Amino acid sequence: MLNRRKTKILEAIVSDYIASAEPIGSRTIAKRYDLGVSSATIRNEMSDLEDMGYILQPHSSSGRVPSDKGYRLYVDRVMPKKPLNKDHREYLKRAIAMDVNRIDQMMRDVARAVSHVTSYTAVAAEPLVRRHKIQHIQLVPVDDYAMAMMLITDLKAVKNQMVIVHQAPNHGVAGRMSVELTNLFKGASADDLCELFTGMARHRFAEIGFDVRLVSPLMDAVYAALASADNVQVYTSGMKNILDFPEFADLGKARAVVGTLEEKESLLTLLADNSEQITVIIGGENENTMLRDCSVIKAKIRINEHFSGNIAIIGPTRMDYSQVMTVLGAIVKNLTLSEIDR
Amino acid sequence: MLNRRKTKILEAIVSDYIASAEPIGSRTIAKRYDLGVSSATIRNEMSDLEDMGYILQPHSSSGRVPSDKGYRLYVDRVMPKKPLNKDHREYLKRAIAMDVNRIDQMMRDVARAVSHVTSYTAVAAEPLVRRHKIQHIQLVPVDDYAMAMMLITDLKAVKNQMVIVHQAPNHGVAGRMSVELTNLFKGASADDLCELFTGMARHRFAEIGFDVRLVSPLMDAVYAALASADNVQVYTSGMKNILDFPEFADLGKARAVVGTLEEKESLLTLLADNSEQITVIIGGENENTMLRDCSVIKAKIRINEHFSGNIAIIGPTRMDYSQVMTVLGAIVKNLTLSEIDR
DNA sequence: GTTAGCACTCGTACCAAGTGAGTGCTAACC
DNA sequence: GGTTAGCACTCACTTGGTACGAGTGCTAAC
Repeated sequence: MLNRRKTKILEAIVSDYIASAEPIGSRTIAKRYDLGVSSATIRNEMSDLEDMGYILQPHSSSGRVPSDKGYRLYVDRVMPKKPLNKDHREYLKRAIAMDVNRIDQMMRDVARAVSHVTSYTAVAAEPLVRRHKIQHIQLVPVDDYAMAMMLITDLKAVKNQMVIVHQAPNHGVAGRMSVELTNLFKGASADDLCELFTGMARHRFAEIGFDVRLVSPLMDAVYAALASADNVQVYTSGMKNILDFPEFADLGKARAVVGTLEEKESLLTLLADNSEQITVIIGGENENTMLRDCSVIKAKIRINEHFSGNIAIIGPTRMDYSQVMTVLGAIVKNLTLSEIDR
Repeated sequence: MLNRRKTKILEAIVSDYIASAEPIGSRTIAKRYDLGVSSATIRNEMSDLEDMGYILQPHSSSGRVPSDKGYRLYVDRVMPKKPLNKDHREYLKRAIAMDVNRIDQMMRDVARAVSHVTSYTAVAAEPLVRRHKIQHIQLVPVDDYAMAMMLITDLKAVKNQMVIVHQAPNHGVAGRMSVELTNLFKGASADDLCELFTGMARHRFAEIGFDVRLVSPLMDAVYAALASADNVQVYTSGMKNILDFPEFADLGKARAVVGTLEEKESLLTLLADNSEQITVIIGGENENTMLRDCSVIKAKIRINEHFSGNIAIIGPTRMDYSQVMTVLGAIVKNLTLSEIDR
């Protein structure tokens, strides 16, 4: 572990670099921070820090820049925790629709507000419903060959799915079918669905006199409603902010990031996270090579006792980790007015 | 109107500039196009074209570049129509899910495929359901204070809306309420909904003995399901392509475009278009000043006799109008395999 | 262990000259 | 009168050379 002075110097380099995007020299540190030693001493310490891999020199006569390892140490041990800025707290409170019944709107608002407050890019995804338990299934015939299925889960998520069949039943039959399906599937999750359920459904349909050929498309629809990625919304906000950072003046880099942020699949991979903690991924730690010049800070966000979505902030490696973690912390903890208030 | 030679020269300038992004000189035209005259003559003609405002000179000793007016003339009268490239036709055919029952997927696929084929940015929106007529309304209680409403229109669009009430009815009552609401509203569109309907509903609810206090939230929900912009999906694809064009190497310009493409509202404004024709908006003709350096080609796309969504292609002013119009033309005409085949 | 001093490095800004693509104009040509 | 060759001129861009300055590493003295 580093001694106190080296730690101070690393902190100075990281925080100055975050603010200025310019390599930091020994004299700058000597002047700006009151370490009680001369620039020459700081130079010696910096040389050590470089040997240890915490900082880098872009070229032999320039100042130092933090390495991924340096940022990592900074984030894990050195970084001071910032309190949540009062204006930001107010802004977040006002900007986020606190209507738990419009999860989609809420997630969109969260992404928007967080990207606005941090001036990075925010990505948020609705909660997955894979694990939710089926509470109610409702079928409504749409025309001769299609039924609309509405599926409600124990956690109040509502999903639609079109069911295409060779011959749709009439309203009355569809209604009774809804009751039967609800009885059969109530309490099951997408992960529970298997041949057993199909068999049960087929048996019951035959028993009552429903068309057994409907079972297979219905099962598929139930599964799709709960497990299809198409049924998950991902909200991105503040992509243009990326273009403000000098590190992305290189259009190739900007392209890589914008391309990644455009793909729902890569965003879902990025967001996937079950940790209860706020997770920080720094530069090269990203599995997605397109994000090698970015850092990602992500968290599971709890909306109420039932729902939790995911949010990630994406910015340059040189991002204000402390601020972002503070903002996410406030939101993660609990998305209620009173909690953001504290 | 321009004489034949001037037209040829304008065509040469525009098409060369589209291909190269470099100002075109008289000698280049003389060499590359067989006009049977020398570069000096072409110079004289170009001078005339500049006086007429069709071309511009970035600086006094450079070649010429088309002006917005020049592009306009090119698009309206000069441009040769390209046939749809065979590979592209195949690609479009394969890439677009032809499942009319998944409009959302289809619009997403259209945007993706078109942006891929053209290498510009594509934006597509689902059809609006404002004008659709209500065919069926289904209510399902979710908990004590909420019902999920599923609304199906005559054109088979399915919309969800949560209805928050002080006391939700049980399943049976919700079912009967669904029948009543369907009877009351069948055939009405969002634009028809007015006080009259509210009055009728209130009267009928009182008659049957339903809780009259539910009428107002129900009416709001019906309206929101049909008319809320929140219920329209907009798909953007190929934003990163924008960053490939040298005209957007200036990060300020790139930022303006990316920012606009991020905002659902501005995209909906951009897409709004009832013309049956393919519409071309060139550079400064854009009402949105953020898109002053872009051209937009948009069209209403017909999916089948019922549905039509909107699509727009956004690229630099120097875009390949002919190619894009050909591609859109193929899709606009009719989104069925057989039509794209032709 | 700390520091002052100094030589050295290297990116950047600046400048001047050269290059070349392109123009406009003029006078001659068909 | 339209066309063309020729020529002077413009201007962005490249190249190379110089100066600058921020910053370093090393050394010797404190």
